[in-house]
Amino acid sequence: MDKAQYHPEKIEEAAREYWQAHDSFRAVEDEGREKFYCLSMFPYPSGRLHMGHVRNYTIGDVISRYQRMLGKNVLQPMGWDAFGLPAENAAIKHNVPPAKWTYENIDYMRGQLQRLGFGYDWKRELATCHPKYYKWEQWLFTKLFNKGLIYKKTAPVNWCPNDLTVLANEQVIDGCCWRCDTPVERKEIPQYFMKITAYADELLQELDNLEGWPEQVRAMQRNWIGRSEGVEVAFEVEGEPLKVFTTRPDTLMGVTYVAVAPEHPLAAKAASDNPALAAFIDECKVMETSEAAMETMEKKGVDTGLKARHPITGDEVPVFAANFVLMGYGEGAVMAVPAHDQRDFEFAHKYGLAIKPVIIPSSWDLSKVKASVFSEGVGNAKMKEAPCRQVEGENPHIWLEWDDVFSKPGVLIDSDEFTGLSSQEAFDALAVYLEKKGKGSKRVNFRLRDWGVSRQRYWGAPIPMINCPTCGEVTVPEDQLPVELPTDIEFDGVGSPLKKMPEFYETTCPKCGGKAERETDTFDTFMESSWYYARYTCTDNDEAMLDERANYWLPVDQYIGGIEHAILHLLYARFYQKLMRDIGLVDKDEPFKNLLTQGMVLKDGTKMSKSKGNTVDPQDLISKYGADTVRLFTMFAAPPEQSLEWNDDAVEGASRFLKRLWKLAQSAPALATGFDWSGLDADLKAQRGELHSQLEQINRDVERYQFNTVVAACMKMLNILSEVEKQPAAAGRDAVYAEGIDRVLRVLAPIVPHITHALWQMRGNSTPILTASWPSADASALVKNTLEIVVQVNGKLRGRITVAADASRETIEAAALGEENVQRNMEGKTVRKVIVVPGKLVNIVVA
RNA sequence: GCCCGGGUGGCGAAACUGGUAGACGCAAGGGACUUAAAAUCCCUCGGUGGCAACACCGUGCCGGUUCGAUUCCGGCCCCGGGCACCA
Repeated sequence: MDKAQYHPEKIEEAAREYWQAHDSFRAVEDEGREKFYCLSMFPYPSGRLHMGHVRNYTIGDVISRYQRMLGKNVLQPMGWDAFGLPAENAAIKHNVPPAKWTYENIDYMRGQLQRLGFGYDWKRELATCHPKYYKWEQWLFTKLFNKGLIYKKTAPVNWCPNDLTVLANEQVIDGCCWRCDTPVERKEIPQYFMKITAYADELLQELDNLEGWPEQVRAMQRNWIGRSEGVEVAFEVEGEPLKVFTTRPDTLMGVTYVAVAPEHPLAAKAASDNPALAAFIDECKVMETSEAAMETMEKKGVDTGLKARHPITGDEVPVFAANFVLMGYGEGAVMAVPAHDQRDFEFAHKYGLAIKPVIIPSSWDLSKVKASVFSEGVGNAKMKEAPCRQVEGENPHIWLEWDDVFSKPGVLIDSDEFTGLSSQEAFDALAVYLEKKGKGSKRVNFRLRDWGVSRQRYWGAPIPMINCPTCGEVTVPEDQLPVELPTDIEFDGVGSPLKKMPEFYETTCPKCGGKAERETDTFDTFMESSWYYARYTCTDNDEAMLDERANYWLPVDQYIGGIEHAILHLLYARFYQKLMRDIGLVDKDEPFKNLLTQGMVLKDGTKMSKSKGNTVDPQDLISKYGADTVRLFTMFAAPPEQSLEWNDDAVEGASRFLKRLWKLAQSAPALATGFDWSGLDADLKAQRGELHSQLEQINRDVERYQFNTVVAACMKMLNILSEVEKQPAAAGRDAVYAEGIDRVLRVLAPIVPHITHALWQMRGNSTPILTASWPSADASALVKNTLEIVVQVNGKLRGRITVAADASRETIEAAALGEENVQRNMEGKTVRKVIVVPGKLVNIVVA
């Protein structure tokens, strides 16, 4: 080894060879040791690693190596989320089969991960596009189908009428097809759904127990699940019940119209003799399916001419077809209370519909509100003139314009027998009333919808179902699994190739033996990523989806990935864990004990992306500086949860630090054992104290995964050590120097494993630093004789005093009052109060 | 539109439980070494005023609580993430 110069490529290769030769990262189940399962979200094999991957996996590797130094039995696996749209795009663009493209990318990216020195147990590697993997996903699906947790129903997709293809939301640009620019239509097609709503309550309640998850992510999931208590109310249209769900039954007496989805049978029926309505329904077909698009579009509707009978008053209200009501959710119909709901209000204004206030703030004096005012105020024109909002004051008068919606709970007015009740009381009273009359009942509703898992695409796991003309939907029997995806295919990008392959879809019904057709849709790729964490525990098992090793390793102790997965992926994985638990495959309720959501990697203030042309290829940096420098920079530039601003110059700084470390560590004397620290001179004592105080901070920060300040503290340690080095050689100096280098190498080992591996060896250690113990600070080194205390006058810093560490409050106060600049700032004023914060500051309040 | 974050020097950031704002690093400027450059080492480095001591201002904006607020509370502005077929 060349001692003088730091050559990262050489020492990194040597370290990697050592780990490989010693099978250092092989994880073996051992009931006698505390396990630590550290998992980073697996990558989509897009071709090359990007900086986001490097950041994610460096964080995971640092945590894994740290936990190993704490003595844990660490499992850190890696694999490939290999199904998905980009492979199909590449197939169209470069005329290469998706499977070939994917496996080649995997091979290249695996090499990149190895070059970065990540300590993965490669024997457990998996790729979701491999039949050995998705076989078990298909197997579970058939079990769940037969358990009644999966059903088929129609749901909307983005449809390009020109290409005759279903489009992903991503493929819809400004409402048009990305390839042919044709306006995208909404089409309802039959698809498979998993009943995640059956687990909604558990998924919601368990969030409270996930203390190792960021509160932010838990809040997002809570809102996403969106539990709400309400009442299901049946209106009546032409003698048939029309059900709606409302969380505000207290406003029921204020309903002035009902809205149904354009695809609702009622709307279709009414459209037969209503050209305007028919045109509107047609118009609604041209609409994106995303919630963002739905919520921001102009709310429109057309009167169907039908009337809905109010379940209590028996009054008839108009039925509108409206574009903001979706057929797939609830009953495809909603009741509207324009006086107390912003959206209903705007809609009512637009179409001249009645607005009937039935709730007033509870602070208002009900006796002074003239009921007649409100009952007359039916109809938009009248409402404009009608007094309907009371202003607070001694002689309350009534405002002349209804300029806002009162959407909070309050007190009921103009609501027959319910008038005078609070919203809360009315909620219950109305529910009881409706139930008695058989026109409604209390119900809990979730915002969460069942998970549509069908995709009309090729590069995914085939849905293991057979459609038989006699038996209906039948699961593929276990002995016929996996249903393998044909990889020898023609790919033109228009529709799924599977639909053009009779050799794939022609089959016989497992039940009746008659002619039948295989499902040609494939699974949503979220299916594969929902259980891979469990499969890592037993990737070699071809006989079962999971075995007892899953119960040893699960739950994942630390999961690390992008914040963009805060809801969907993390919710689906939690759902899967419960599905697998209920089928007897695992014994834990939750898959991920601790979650770290890393921030994005930015350049010039925006996310790195090919389209913006602001990407930095990690490969170039590794070639230029080595893996350790790249790892060090990504850990140093920002705390893991914050976004990281890329800066090429700063990488240079990380490299500089490693060069200094290389030099300083090699000049360091051998570690002395049993050195008596009490004999150190003042300078060395202070320096050793400072080194251990940094070590203390490192221990505190590493526990909360704040690696940027861990690195900062290491840099500070090195700065102190270079001061120590300059002192004349003596036993004391050598001891402080050697101890400092030993400690700084250990704490840096998880972050820059190659250089520390080499230096550790060179210092004569017989076992690798990989398994060295994690160091803590020596409490006795931290003891100080004197303290510096800050003195403020009226909260402004005016001076500093040095006092004995054990000085009394009186002594400190006296010293503070005596400080020269403090006295100047108190001149001519009286001391009102003196606040002493022990060991920190004194604040003198004067006036 | 809805939900969740973030905003501190020229830049990335730090500040533990409400207690010295800017640790650590980058860039920049000055110096040493060198024939020269690179590398390395040393010094300065929030703004304004001042020879200096020091003073005033300063953590997106407005207001509040407090002896004391980057930190807590209320109201805004801007930027980012997610919104169910990108992964």
